[in-house]
Amino acid sequence: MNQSVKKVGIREVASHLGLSVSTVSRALNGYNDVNPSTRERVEQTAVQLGYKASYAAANLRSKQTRNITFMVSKPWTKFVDPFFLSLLDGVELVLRAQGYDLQIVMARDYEKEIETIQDAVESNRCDGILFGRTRPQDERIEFLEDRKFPFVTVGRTLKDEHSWVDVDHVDIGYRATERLIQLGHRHIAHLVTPLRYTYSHHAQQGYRQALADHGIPHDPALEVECYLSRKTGGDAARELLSLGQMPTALYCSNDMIALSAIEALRRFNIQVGKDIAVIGSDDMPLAAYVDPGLTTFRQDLDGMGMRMGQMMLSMLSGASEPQQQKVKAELIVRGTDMPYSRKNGDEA
Amino acid sequence: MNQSVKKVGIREVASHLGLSVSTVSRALNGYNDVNPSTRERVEQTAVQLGYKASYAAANLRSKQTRNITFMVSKPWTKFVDPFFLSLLDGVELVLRAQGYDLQIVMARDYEKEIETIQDAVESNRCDGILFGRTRPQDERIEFLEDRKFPFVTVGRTLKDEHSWVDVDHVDIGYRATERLIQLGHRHIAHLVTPLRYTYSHHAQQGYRQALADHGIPHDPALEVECYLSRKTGGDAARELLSLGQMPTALYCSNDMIALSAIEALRRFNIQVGKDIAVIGSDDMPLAAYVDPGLTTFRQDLDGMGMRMGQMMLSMLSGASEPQQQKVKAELIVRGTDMPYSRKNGDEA
DNA sequence: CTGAAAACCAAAAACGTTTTTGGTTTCAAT
DNA sequence: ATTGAAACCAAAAACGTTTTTGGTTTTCAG
Repeated sequence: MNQSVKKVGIREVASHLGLSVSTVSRALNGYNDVNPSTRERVEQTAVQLGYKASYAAANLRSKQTRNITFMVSKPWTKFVDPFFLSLLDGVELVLRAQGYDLQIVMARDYEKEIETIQDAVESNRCDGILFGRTRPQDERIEFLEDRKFPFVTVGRTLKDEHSWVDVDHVDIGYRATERLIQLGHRHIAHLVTPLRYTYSHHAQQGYRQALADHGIPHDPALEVECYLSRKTGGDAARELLSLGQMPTALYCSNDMIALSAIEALRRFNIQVGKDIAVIGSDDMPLAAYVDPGLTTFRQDLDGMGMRMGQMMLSMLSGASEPQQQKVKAELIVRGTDMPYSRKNGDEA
Repeated sequence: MNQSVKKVGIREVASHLGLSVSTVSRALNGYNDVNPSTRERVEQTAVQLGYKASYAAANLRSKQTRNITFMVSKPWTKFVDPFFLSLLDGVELVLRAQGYDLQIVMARDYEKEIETIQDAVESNRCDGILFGRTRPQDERIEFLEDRKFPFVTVGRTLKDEHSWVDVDHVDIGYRATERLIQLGHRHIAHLVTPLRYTYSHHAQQGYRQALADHGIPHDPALEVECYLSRKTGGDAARELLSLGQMPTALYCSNDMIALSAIEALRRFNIQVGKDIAVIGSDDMPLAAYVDPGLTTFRQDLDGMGMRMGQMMLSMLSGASEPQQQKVKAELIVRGTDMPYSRKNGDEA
């Protein structure tokens, strides 16, 4: 089946055709100073002989890996973050079409994130880097900008001079809060994702703006920062419960927090969708399955992934201007939000 | 901050110390014929100068990448298969501890699977390959065995002469079916995963054996092959519904199929857990959240991943004997299975 | 027919390591 | 003291490509 146990190199292809090594290389790599018929013959012979260029050798000489690394963070849930995984599909599609490979690496914790990126850059393992979980001040971005290494993030930083795609969390926060206001709620809590991430601040900003625009004073006690490890949505809900006046509605900047809060409230015999309204933010798969279904926002992750891939590609082909794209999410109304009724406020 | 814009190579480290390049290399790579104090100085200077070996150069010369590739399939659900992703955690932990990187690549479809593997092997991109979704006759395994390239699979083939880890699906099938029998059921359907995968046959084998052991004749009409794209568990349930005698219990060799069947049955006003019993097989996250919760089997994915990593490591260090490990799953009783009552059989 | 540009191609250098080869020093045993 | 082994180290080869350099042929306008 495989006629040669020995590895066939570019030399073999060249000598088999009576050509020089350099001509074979140029033919294979699409240079234009090679006769089309020659190129044809070379390509044919290459597949016939089963020649594949050595990745390492090509990389060493050309300093091109044709490889893009996506660093997924692995916090919170047991394994890799489903949110980022969903992006991958679009990214891979776009990259692959231009002959780039997508490689995924996991970072176990914060420490590893910067380390992983440094390592990838410094040992020349890829031509570009993709990652998320951006912070207002992000060490990783500083590092990459310093090295002039191509990267695209999902999420922004305080000074936004690099390429990114991002969901418009200000918009989500605003619309979620406004919707609850329009449903008659006045005591609306915000269970917010960790504030070290930029997008949490955006959500907060949208929430506060909506309150202000509707003349509702902002009560700091109603804004609770949640994690998924230490203080979960459930803990936050219990904390709110102990407040003098329990809020009648919850806006959560993350579905996992919403779900966890819902579960906790149920323990206290508070019926979500009846006694209290809840709106989430990122339509995770579970959101549709729970009963009642979680009202939340759907984000076009696939499209974002594709856009991310395109940005990377254009950077790689020399574009110098950073590209940025903010995408709006779509409200998915299910069963956890409902109009305010007198009864709610009196409860608890 | 970074004192040198120029890349610092092993040469610089050597000359900075007044040593030869080869000594620096050997010191850094842990050879034992270098004075401990020299090694110390070398390591110190290396980090001080910010030296990182070029991945490509090292790889080219040593033919070692210190890189393991895990190929995840991307079928069924919108994005990468959560089952495989769960394994990754354990794999990465073990590999990383020995200085290996884990790289993940996606294969969009069957065609891409073999292609991806060939490419990874032939262009020397990794030292070993990990993958799942094995079939009774598996082209990928033949290819890898032919090339004597290290690999570990999750799942078996017909001739089992390579290293693998696998959940004992025969056992799951047997126990699920026996449990339903002991609950009094006699008409037990099997909604089976695609038969092109080996594990589906194992599930089938367990199911049939349990029936036989309890003197229940096997009715081929009760065994329906399901996909998640074309014929889902929902379709299968509808098909069974049209049968003369509707089964009173469903054993599904995959939770997704079970969930889809449950949803379809609900549409027909058949109460799962009351009118019909359902048991799944792999405790996906959703299984605990639906109402009633799905009775299913929990698999120690983390442990399997670690075992997989260990096998790969031992192959890489020269072990020739294939290693194989079959792990039992744990029954998780929730709400979808219940005793047979006269009423069921008469319904529908 | 001539000369210059364009097209084509071969030889050799270069990429940055690791591995091989072989030589020198150190040290313990004779 | 002498010797052989072990420890240590330097120089150079090797890995398999791509890129550079420069030379030869072809083409085409004048």
